[in-house]
Amino acid sequence: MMAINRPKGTNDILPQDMRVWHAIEQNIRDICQVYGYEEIRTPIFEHTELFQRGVGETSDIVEKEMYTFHDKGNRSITLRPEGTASVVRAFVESRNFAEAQPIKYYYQGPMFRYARPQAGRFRQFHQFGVEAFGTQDPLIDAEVIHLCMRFFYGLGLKNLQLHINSVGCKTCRPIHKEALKDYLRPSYDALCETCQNRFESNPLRIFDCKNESCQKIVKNAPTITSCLCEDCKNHLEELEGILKTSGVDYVLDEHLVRGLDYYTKTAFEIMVSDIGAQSSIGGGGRYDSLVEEVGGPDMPGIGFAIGLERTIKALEAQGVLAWKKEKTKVFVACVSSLEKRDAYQLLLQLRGANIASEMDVMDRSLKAQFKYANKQNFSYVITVGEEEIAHNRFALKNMQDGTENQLSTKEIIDLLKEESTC
RNA sequence: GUGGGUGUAGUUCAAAGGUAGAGCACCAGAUUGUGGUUCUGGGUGUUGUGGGUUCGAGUCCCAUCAUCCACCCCA
Repeated sequence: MMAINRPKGTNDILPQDMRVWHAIEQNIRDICQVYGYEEIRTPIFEHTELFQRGVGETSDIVEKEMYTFHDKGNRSITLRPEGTASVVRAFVESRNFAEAQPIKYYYQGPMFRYARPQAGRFRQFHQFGVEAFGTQDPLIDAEVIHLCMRFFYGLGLKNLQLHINSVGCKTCRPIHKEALKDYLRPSYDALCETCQNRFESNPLRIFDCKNESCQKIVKNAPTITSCLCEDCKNHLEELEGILKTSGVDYVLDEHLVRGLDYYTKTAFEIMVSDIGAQSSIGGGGRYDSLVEEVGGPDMPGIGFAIGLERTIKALEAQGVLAWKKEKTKVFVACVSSLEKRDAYQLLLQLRGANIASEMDVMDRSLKAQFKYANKQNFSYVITVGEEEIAHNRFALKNMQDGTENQLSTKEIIDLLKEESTC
């Protein structure tokens, strides 16, 4: 029979990898609780229109990276390529915008984008993100950035680079767009093909282009930062002030432009080296008109998304594996198959007392059982033999220091219970 | 969507046209009922798949699939 393997760009998270994921998920819950963000879970597929409207028609995600299909009712459905649009939709649909503000959510789960996989890029990947609705106060921008950095530092990551910029708002963005186009127009022919297409639809993205000739042209172009309206300028300055007084290292990156169309004012991105060419590990920004575009009230919002696979890759590259410690577990070995039933009764009692325990099911020799227990990192081995059964006292061996004692079932349970709870 | 690299044992990798191998892992044993070290034994394989060249192909050629890396873009 031909073996079937996983679809391109997907990953199995195997039992041996699960520790890291659990640690990360726990870290997410802990931090979000401290910062007052509540979890929200939305479907992993939505009406295609949500992303077209929310993420934006001119973004690469919508243009060429969506997993879109028609269901049996002939509805156009898309596997979510990112989290914000869905969260905003749920926020609006549930009418939660009528609750006391600000309203702060976090989410975590798989996202889907159709692109060629490479180091740090997959077709199914996981993001952790937060969204805060209801206020334009730069303090909340700072809070979101703090939370984001705290997540990374909480895991033990180092060498992160935080880039910050403002991409303006409805008032100043069109002014900058015209100024930029005026500046670029004489050099239009020297732009690369994609940038020529961007010229009309989304000239801001030309700043992102890695093409040498485009970079040369754009080098002295008017940046959005230099064209900000009074409101946006103050907002950015205030945010910078808060970050400085709270000791957050950042770089003001006037060329930082985010790929999603909904961003306004604050945009930020976190980079880390050593995870391949895809050095962005998280990013986010403000989206003050997205809620309204999705059909809700005129309400500002800000959030970020972090790539969990990239986070794990960075953790591996930096050798951070602080959660290696295993919990106490016990192996019940029997001298011969004659004691199997008695051993199983003992196992039941241990498990009844919530002590993690297992026994041999491979009919292995006693020696082989010890070898196995050692290999699998069991902290204790209890030996069940003729003698033990007769006296109702079992040999409990500590696999760390090699000591062994004859104890009653009750003594064993009391001892192990204490150990497994600390 | 574009370009490049790589496919041999569970895994990491050898075999430069002539009988598919090694380390690690795994399994068993080294006289009484006890692990880690050591020693001995065991190869666990459709050389990704399908064609072609050749007396002979893991090796050369073509196709195909998978995977990795980079571009694009992003997390």
